[in-house]
Amino acid sequence: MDRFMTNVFDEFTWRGLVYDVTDGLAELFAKEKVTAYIGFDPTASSLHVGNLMTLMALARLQRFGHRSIALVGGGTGMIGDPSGKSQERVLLTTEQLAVNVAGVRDQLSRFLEFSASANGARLVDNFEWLGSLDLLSFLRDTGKHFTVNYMLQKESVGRRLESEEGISYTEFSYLLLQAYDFLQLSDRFGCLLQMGGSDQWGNITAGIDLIRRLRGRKAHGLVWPLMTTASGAKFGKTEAGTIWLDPARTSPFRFFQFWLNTDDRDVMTYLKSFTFLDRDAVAALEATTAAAPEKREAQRVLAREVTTLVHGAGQTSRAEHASSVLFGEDITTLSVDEVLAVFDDVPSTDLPNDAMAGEGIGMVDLLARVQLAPSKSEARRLVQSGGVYLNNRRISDPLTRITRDQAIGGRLFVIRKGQKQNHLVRLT
RNA sequence: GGCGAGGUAGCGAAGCGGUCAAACGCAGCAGACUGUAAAUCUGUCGCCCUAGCGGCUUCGAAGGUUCGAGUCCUUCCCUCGCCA
Repeated sequence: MDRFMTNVFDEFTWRGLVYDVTDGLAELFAKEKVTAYIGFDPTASSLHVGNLMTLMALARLQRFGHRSIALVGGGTGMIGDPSGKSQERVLLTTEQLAVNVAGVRDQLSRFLEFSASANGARLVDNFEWLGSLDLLSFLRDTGKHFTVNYMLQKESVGRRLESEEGISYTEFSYLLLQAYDFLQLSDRFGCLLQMGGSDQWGNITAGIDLIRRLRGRKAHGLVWPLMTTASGAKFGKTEAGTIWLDPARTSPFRFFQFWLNTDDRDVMTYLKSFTFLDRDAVAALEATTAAAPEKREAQRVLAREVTTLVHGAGQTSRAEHASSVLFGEDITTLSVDEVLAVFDDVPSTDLPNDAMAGEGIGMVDLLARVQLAPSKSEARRLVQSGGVYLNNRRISDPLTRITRDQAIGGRLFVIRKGQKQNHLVRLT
């Protein structure tokens, strides 16, 4: 494993995670164990795949023996970071914020190693010091060290100054709060490095400047490039919305599928960014992909690795099994129990037995009834365009009637809409 | 406050008295091709149903003219430019 042969900085560089970095960080890493932090915005009660890069960065540091601090922005979350935002944000209510902070804290503690070992990670909430910070002290002690000219030069602020809407004094102040966070972590834990996505560079350097002025210490920053997709879509979003880490929001199956569906052009980047696979493993997959892209071996490994990291090995093998069944085998050969297991994640509807009595139920009515289509009109359109499958067999005549004896084991139907949307119907 | 331009389906944008549920593009939803990829091509795309030369509700709002109005008139509301 090459972590014994190289250092974190080389590791980050190889993985393509160094977009911008302060001078001397590589030397610092070589010389001592560094304490580093990354902030998490509590904008929702769950983290999503967009935060994965950050989690991985902290974990990588830890693997190389450095110390990681995950900072939950319980205080800064009350203000809102203007970076990368073209519009003023609507403030979260304090109740919502509290819920989000709790949710994010909870997830962080599951993804990072917080044991009491020498380099166990630490989880802190900046509300701890920002909550009780009084305005006058802040303006005197921190504000005094920043000229407005300096703040106006920051890209996040500049872009908003150009815009019609402008920027509120509240968001304008965000920069100072994040700088203050860095100072606090530096004082409390000897933290000398802040990392983040490239949109954080301005905020990070503000902290570095503050620490230098106030403490005469040299702090560092490292940012990675913003994650992109080859097709131009926003990373971490699908038709169905954001891919969350919370299994209640995004099932392990859908999570697995998200990674499996990665574009060939993106997969190597993702492997480097979101897994711990070493150079040899990644190089091997690169060769495989070049030789036989249709096997999607790299995607498979990516999906397996990331899902295991987030949901564990058990969920991963279930998701993988479900995938192979759903996209391959003939489900009518499966037992009722197998079908139930595979479709565990899939939306389902219970229908009373007599719904299919006698003549049975029309395909169009069935689709509308289980809400796979919003109306009978839509259902009919779908069927006519060939997008509906019952137990893996296409139904293209809207007048088709479905009866109980077509059910798997006499009590299950799997309706598929398009290539990927499955729905389970249970007769009760 | 003055002058000018404009408000049409999720978005953008045609439309200039009947054949307008409204061209076209994007997004969406399906299909073909594939590798559960990309690109491309095809269909669909206001809403509903018993699917028919079917019904219903639309073109900023309200009134009016007309056999007939997205299209003409009046008033109002809103947006955007320029001037003050």
